[in-house]
Amino acid sequence: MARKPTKSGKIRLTEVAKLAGVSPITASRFFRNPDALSLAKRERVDSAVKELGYVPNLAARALASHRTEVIGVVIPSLTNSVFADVLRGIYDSSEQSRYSIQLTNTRYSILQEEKMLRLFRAQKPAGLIVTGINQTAESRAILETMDCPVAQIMEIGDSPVDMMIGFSHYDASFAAISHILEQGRRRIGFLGARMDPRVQRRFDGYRDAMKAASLFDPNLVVTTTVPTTVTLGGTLFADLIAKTPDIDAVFCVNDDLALGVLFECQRRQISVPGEIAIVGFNDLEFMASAVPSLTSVRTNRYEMGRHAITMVIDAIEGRRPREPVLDLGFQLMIRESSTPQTA
Amino acid sequence: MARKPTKSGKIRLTEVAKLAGVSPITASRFFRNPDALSLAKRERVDSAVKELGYVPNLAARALASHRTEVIGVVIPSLTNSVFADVLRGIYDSSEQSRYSIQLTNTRYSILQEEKMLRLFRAQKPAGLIVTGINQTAESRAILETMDCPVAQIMEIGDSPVDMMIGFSHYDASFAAISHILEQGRRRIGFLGARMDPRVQRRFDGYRDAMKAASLFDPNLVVTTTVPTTVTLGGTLFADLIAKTPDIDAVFCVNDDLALGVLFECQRRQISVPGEIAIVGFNDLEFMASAVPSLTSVRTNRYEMGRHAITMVIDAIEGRRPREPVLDLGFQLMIRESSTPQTA
DNA sequence: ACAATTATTGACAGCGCTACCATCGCGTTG
DNA sequence: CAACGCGATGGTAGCGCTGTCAATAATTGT
Repeated sequence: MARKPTKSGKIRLTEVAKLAGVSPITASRFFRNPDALSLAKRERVDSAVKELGYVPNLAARALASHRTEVIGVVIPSLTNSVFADVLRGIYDSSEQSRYSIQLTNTRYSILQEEKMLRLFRAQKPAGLIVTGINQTAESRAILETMDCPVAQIMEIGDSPVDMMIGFSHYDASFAAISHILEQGRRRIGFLGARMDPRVQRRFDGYRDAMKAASLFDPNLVVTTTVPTTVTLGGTLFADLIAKTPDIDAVFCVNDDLALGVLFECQRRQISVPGEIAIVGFNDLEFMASAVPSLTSVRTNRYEMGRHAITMVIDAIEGRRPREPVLDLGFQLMIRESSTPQTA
Repeated sequence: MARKPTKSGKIRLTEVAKLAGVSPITASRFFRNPDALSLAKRERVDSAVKELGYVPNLAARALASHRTEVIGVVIPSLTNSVFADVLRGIYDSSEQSRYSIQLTNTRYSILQEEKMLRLFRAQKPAGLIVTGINQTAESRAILETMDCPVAQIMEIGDSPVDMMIGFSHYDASFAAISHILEQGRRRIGFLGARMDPRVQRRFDGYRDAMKAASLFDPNLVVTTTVPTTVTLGGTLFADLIAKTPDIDAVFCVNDDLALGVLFECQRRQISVPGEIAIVGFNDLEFMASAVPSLTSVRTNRYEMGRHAITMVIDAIEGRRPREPVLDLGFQLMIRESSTPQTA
């Protein structure tokens, strides 16, 4: 297919340049660094772009510049609504930028994560957002040699690869347990599912808070590696009271479990909070409308996504944050399920 | 930067070809059409690729071939867990393929959808998955001129752009109402939020089922364009009983609303199903564990995602489906909330 | 007023890959 | 035995854009 210099119909940068009466390279600069153009040319190119409806060819741009405008996002789960909120934050803020999001999920497998990171490295993303701080040594090495800004989200810890946006699951959990203890409860059960690293740290917070009050007892703990569901909450709770009938509170590592516990209590006609207090984690929307309303730890997931993508984009464009670690904190949302009955 | 023919460290297809003792073009064919190679060369190239750890440059490939290996996915919401399930199906099946997913959400704005489609068209995706069948005329035109396979998902209807994978919201809703009517309920309320096209069709099913029984009454209907939440379910229900105190059942366009109604009933000590039956839509996981367990319409969301991506990939590779419209149906999950009390 | 400096602009070459067509070798046929 | 067909392979020439650096125009200091 011998191609004429101007294949009719095809709008390339050359066509734009021709119409604007500038060289192609000047037209190119219009997109990459408009400030370098004189006002006159900038306007001429601008109107030429609009008149021709020019759309840049991203593949050609990537090939020539050795850069892409893709920001990779690695999350463990698409089902967990916690990540849905984070993603919403990421997408909302990325849409007004030139960058596009490449999303992958690892299904909580660190090997899958490693594979994904390797894939990303080969494609030279402009930036990367990964979940958590517990990468394998190999994954960590990949992240460190990836010459682009990297944000670790969902939690904070020592030695960030680059930037870190999250909160302390340990502190949040510790605070929740402290609250329950303040209510005079002593036999506080722990219900955990999935038991990924962040859930582990919530357990650590629980354990230490209980130990500090000299109330820790392994019989209060029921966990499983099975993924979380509401139904599972009921099942784990059944296991717990079978093992330890004298509990007076239950701390659940997430709200789905907490809802399942509430339902199971209703089924067994156990009064909440009369006999048993329930506290969840994440503060999903339904927690406030449950009957009784359920206490939870609010985490700022949408903001986490927003901040992560914003910081990554800023870093890509040379505006490195003064402080690479951003702690978004948490709020204990105290509701009926963990306080004295008002009625 | 005068570049030596073999810039050390950089593994290009040329390097692979050299090691394998073939021409670059033959190495290229190894990826695109391995069957065209003799067995001997195929093996030589294969081992060279592995030895060098060659990773293809996708930008160069896209530029030279005028094709990409990106499948665009356009959904209205990231928060709605219905789409989370669909996406999981899409991602799960795309991972073993060569294609990568480019996800965008429109936040239920048809203008945003139009914008996204325009963007996709410019980038020549290998395939496209869009939500629903109610595109604007402009969007529809874009889809029709996009020379790649297109799948419309979530519902089915007449005149597919190309392929269609979903189910009839109208039928599902009609079936749910028929079930409630069979239980002897007569004053069935309708609670709707968001009121996107698919919810509209659920309303149509409700209305027609009620009219067929000569029981339709506008006072039974409460809707809002506000996005769905559990809390909203309670609010809408409160509006409904204020307006129409004699209702004996509530049909909710989704499960979050249904859960909110259940909570509100508990709060007001209205017996479910004794005084009021509740039926939801989607059959999210928690519906089965609620107390009482909640009747819902199960939709095959994960399968919808899987089928959509599989059909699109097949179509890209020339294996067009015999039947472009796939109805995945629904199942009415009848539970305590809409049946006579057993106790 | 003239050199020195800075803001704009352009020419050239090439990013890594693949489409197209030519070529080669082999078995088959009249 | 020449001609033919076909599968396997290679050569050439870009895909549309941008990095580098040189060239030019505008601005400033002494």
